[in-house]
Amino acid sequence: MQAKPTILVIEDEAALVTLLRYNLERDGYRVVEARDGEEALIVAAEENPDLILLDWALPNLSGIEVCRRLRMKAESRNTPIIMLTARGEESDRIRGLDTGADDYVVKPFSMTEMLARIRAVLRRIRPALSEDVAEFGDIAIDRVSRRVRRNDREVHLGPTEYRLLDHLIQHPGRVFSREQLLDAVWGSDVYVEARTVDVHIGRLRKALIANGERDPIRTVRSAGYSLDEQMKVTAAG
Amino acid sequence: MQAKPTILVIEDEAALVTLLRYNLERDGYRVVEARDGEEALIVAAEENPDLILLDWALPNLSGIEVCRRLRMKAESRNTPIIMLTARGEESDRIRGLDTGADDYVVKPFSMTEMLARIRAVLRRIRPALSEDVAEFGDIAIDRVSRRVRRNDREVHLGPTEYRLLDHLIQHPGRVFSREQLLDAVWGSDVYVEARTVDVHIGRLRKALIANGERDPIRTVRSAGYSLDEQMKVTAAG
DNA sequence: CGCCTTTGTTACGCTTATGTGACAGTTTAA
DNA sequence: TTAAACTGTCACATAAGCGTAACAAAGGCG
Repeated sequence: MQAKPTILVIEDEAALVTLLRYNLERDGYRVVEARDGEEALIVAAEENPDLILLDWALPNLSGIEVCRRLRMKAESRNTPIIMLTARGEESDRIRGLDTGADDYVVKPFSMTEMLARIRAVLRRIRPALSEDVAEFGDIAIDRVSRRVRRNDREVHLGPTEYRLLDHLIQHPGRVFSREQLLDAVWGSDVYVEARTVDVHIGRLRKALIANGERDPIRTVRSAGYSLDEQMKVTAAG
Repeated sequence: MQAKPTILVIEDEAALVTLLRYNLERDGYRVVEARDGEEALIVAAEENPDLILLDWALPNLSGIEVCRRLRMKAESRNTPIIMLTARGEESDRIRGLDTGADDYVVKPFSMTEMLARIRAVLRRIRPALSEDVAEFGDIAIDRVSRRVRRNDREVHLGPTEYRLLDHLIQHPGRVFSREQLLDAVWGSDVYVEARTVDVHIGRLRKALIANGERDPIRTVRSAGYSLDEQMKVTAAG
């Protein structure tokens, strides 16, 4: 397990929050809370959680509204959301899924089910986060042995290229600006030229396509770089 | 347990079994097969595999049932299980994880990913702590007599080098930072320079490669050291 | 088609990380 | 008590990686 996934719990019922926090932390997650919609948006922006548990019935801003606004922001666009709905709110539930929630759980729920769904959603949306081995197409990165392989061929990367790939692979398909990459890979405190990112992307590319293999990195002109989801091709079945 | 890890493949699709066998054996594993649930339980008991690949959709006994029964037997209680599920069997997958599977792979899968996951799971579950004798490739360490041999040649190590090797060998392939090694080998209370680790790694190397043998220790720049799993494949016997 | 912007690539001086031998102090074994 | 073994640290050599600038190539736009 890498780092610790952060889960944002948006819920106004204190007892339920306590219960969730207890069980989530026991399962190895970091928990941050928000009591209403306004607070939720702020905390979401600050903490950039890996997953959001969102109660449907909220004071202040409705769950559906929070969901929609989260989806409008770039940094939380791909954050998985699990809704908590009361039994019978069928139509709301459907609207929720339309709005961009990834899953829902009906109250009252069993904690086992909740934990299982969280695991499942985290794995589905961002396999790279919860695993110590992440995979993108035919590229695999093993964070424990710090090895990168492509098609069973070992790929040697320098520390910076390694971190760069590690970061990109955690958000497959997402485009990062040079500034974002500097922030995430180099650290927000160091100062280096933005163009340095280009050079390292180049080095990463060179290492990954040592054979005639396809370039897995997509350049988005005047925006940045991302892993190219087109490339993902599976082999067996 | 060291020699070659044995993997039990429980799968009824012959073509997939062939593919898996080919790749697994190429990666240095021994493969045994079972075509259905009944057979699986028998073979599991006979071969006592180090890891089980379990197809979810099986004739005869369902995967979940096999999983549960394996978990009930003492000798297979701790054997890691990786499930193979078809896409969309979301709820089954969750049930599977609850039943005690350690990981799952969705079909169709890439062989690279599969191999990476197998390595990861084996590494996670297997740190051979309790064993009296641990082996890595052609290196053997006997914790009772506190002796180390390589290729039937006795290797003399000082106390620190011995503990260092002992620690590394418990997590083959895992990269440890100098700080982690100081913590684990020297103790979290003593203060020594991080560079001291380098010196002892050097001494350990020197002792282990007294002949023209290959260096079993991998330096991962800016990260630390690990036993080199690559070595096991090319040199083991 | 030319002009301007953005990105790719290379070379290179520089910094940092690692390998290694020496050494002085300390422990161990006989 | 003495010799041998071991330890941690330093200094120096070497290797690896880094960031930048400069130029080439590619893309966009009128």
